Amino acid sequence: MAKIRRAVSEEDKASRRQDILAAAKSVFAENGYHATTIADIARAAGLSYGSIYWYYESKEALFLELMSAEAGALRERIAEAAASAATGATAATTTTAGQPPSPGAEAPFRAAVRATIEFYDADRDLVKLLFRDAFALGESFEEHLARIQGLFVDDTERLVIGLQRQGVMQPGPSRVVAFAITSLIGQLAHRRLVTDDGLSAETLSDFLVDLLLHGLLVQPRSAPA
Amino acid sequence: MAKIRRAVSEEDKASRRQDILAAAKSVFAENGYHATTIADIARAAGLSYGSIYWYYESKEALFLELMSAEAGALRERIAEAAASAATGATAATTTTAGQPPSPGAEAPFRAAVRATIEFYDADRDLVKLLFRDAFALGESFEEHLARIQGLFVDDTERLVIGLQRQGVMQPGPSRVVAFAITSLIGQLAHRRLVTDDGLSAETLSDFLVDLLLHGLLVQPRSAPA
DNA sequence: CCTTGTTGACTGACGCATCAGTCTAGGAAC
DNA sequence: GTTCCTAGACTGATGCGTCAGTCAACAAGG
Repeated sequence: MAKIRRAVSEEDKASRRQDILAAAKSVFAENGYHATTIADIARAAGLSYGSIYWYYESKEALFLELMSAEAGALRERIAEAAASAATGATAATTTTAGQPPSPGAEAPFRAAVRATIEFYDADRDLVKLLFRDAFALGESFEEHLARIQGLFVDDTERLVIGLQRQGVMQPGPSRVVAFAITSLIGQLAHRRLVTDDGLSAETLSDFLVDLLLHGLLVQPRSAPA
Repeated sequence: MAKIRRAVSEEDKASRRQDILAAAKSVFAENGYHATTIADIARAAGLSYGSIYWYYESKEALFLELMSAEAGALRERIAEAAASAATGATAATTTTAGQPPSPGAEAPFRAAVRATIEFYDADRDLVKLLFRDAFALGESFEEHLARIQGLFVDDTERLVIGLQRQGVMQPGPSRVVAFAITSLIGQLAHRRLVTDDGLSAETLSDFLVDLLLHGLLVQPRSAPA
C-alpha cells in the first residue's frame, strides 16, 4: 500500500483525524452507514485498516463525531447569515417580485433559509448525512422507495394542478409544491411518533392546511413592526 | 418449537403470507431493516426460520412487498377521502381558469391531508416504514440525530417566537411551526440531490419563504369560517 | 556525523460473531 | 403413498475490532 507520512506533531495528528473524517463523510454519504466498511474508509483516507482504530474508538464513534461536526458547521453558517441580516435589516432589499414589501423582521428568516439551501447546495454529502433517508438501505431500496413516494407526489400534484387551473392557487412549479406538501405531512407525522405535542389529528391537519394555503404571517399586507 | 397448523388451502397460505407480512412490519418498524433478522420475523410470526423462505424469496423481497402493500393501502384511503369530499362539496370542478375561486375547491385537499394524518396516527409502524429516517441505523443513532436536528429546530423556534412577539406572525405552537420549517427545508434540499428541477438556490429559498409566510393561495387570507 | 535506543504511528492478518440463505428430515393432509 | 408445508441445524460470507509486529522519527551518546 502507498506509504503515507507518519503523523508526528499534534497538528499532524489533528489533521489526520480530519482526513479520516472527510473520507468517512464521502463514503458514508455514498453508501450509508451499514453498507460502508471500515476498510472502505481506510482506503478512501489512504490509510490501512488498523489505523482508523488508532484515531477512532469504533465505527459508531466515528460516525457520530462526523454528524456532530457537520451539523455544527451548518448551524454556525446559518447563525452568521441571520445575524448579518438582522444588523443590516432595514437596508435589506431582496424581496421577491409581486410580494408586498417585507417588514425588516423577516430578513433574518429569509437569510437563514437562503443560507441553509446554499450550504446544502454546496455540500451534497452533508444532505445525505443529515437526511439519510433510504440511502442507508442501499440502491435498490432507494429506487423502490422513491417510486413509492413519487406516487404520493403524483396524487398531490393532481390536486395542486386542479387548484391552479381554477385560479385558486398561485401558479408555480406544481411538482415542487406537491413534493413540499407531501414531505411536510410525512415529517410532521413522523414527529408525532417521537414527540407528543398534544395536537389532535384534526388540529394538526387544520394547522398544516392553513399554513400551506395562507402562510404564517398575520396580515399579507405588511404592518410596520 | 410449537408446531403450527399447516397452511393447506390457498386461503390458508394467503393468510399465512399476510401474517408474515404483519409480523415483519412490526419488527422492521421497531428495529429498521438492517437490525432485524429473519429469525426475528419468524419468531414474531410464530414460524420457524425456514418457513419464511417458503413464502418469500428473500429478506429484501419481503421488505419491498411490505412497503408496496402499505403505501398502497394509504393511497387508497386518501383517494377515498378526497373523492368523497369532492362529491360532497359543490360539484363545480371542470371550470376554466380565471374564474372566481369556488369555495369548495379546497375541500378535497383538506380531506386528503386530514385522512393522511389520521391514517398515520392509527398506524405508527407505517410512519416508521415510510419515513424510516435514522431508525434504520439503531437506537443510539436515532437519539443522536434527534438531538442534532433538535438544535436546528431550537434555532428556528427562536426566530419564530421573535416574529410572533412582534405581531408579524400568527400566534400558534412555535415548536411545531419551527419543526415544519426546518423539515421542509431539509426535505427540499434532499430532493434537489435526486431531482434536478433547475431551480437556483435563490429561487427555491424565495419560493419556500413565500410559501411559509404567505401560503399557496392567490387570495392571501379569508376570514376563518 | 554516525550509531543505537526508544517511542508510538501504522499495518494487515486473524478471531469471532452475526446472519442470509440452504438443505433435509419429519409430519400433517389427503 | 404422495404431496406439500414446517422445522431448525447447517453453511458460507461478511465485517468489526484486536493484536503482534514493523518501521519512521527523533534523541542521546559517542
